[in-house]
Amino acid sequence: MSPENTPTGNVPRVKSASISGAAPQSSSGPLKGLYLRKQDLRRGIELMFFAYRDFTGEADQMLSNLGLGRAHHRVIYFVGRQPEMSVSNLLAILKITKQSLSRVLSHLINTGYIQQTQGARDKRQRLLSLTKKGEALEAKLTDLQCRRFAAAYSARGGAAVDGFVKVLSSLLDDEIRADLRQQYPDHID
Amino acid sequence: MSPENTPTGNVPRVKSASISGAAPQSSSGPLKGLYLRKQDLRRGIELMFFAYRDFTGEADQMLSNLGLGRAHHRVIYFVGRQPEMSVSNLLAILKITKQSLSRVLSHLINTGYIQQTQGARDKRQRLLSLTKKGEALEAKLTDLQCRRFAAAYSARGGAAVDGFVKVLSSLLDDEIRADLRQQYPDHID
DNA sequence: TATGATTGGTCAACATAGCTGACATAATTG
DNA sequence: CAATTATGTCAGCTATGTTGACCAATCATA
Repeated sequence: MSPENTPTGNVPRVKSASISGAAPQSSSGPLKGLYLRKQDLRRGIELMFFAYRDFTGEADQMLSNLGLGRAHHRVIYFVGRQPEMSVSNLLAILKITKQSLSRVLSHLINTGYIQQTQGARDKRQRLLSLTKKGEALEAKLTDLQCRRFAAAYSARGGAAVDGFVKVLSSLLDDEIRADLRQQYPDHID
Repeated sequence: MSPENTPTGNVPRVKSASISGAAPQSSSGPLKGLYLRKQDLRRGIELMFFAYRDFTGEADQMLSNLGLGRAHHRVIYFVGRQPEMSVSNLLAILKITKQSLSRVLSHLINTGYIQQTQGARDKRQRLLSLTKKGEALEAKLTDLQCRRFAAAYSARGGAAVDGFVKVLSSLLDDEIRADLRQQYPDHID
């Protein structure tokens, strides 16, 4: 409401219909950083906030119908992505304490979404996998989110997807970026 | 760890060094959807998770040193973006209950980050603005996040930024997208 | 002007999902 | 055998969301 008072920052308030750095770029000025104006950076911040909320919203709804939350979703997602995952590996990905994980993981095991098997090489490990029930839920949740991404990707095309992935990668902490590059070489860059 | 077992899904596991739809695209096949493979969509899901966490991480740290949390940050950010914001407008942006907002907002007022003034046109409204103290904190927090975005944008260039913004916009719920387009015409598309 | 809607606030209770600290058991490793 | 590692557990705290009920001031209108 009230689009009249939107003080978007520092920069001389030209009409600015087109913003992207890929735009015309006709004459002079510091064109190299045309997408680095305060308002452009704030746009990034805001889009991340809103997009993340919407991106998780549908899945959150489905989960709450099952008495589960977003924390359960994360566990189901990453265990589904890499079956036989160890607890410590999962902790390293989620970056939460084992006490926090324990609560959701125990619940997922008790309700039959996840099963544990003892590690073969190292018998201390409890390797995690989805049960049939867990796989079914993971598929439903991931499909929901994939559909959203597929729609966005289709609407904007491969070049946009490429930029999206590049910028998101560069927003990561360096260590996380290195970890991801290590674990999933196709993922980054 | 163990990059050997990463079952990334459905699709024939070609070596797949380059992924983006902007890639060569030489001969036949359904090239239009080269960026729509299950693994590409999952990459989007995962990048959103990790990038959002890292994007908020630094600010969270600074906030916790002040006894504040991410909820306080959101209030400070959006009030800073649009001073004289009404409570109901803020509630519409944040999409939380007024009881939830009340807790953090009261705290921010009591600790001198935010001030309220009675609406001129409508005396029921309590228009919110940052105090000097609030402005200082908002600047520090926003600078932190802007620096991250500036680094990512610079590293990847204007075309990537353009794609990033486009895809994020398309990830939004339709209503949110319409709202943003209404409030901040320069923001979307 | 009286009535009903809107704006904002408050109290109470609850749920989820993080956290710290302390401690325990079993298996591996040196 | 001793130290380390992987995992689990108990207990309690915090932040941030939720519902439901209720209230006061103000505005808009029949």
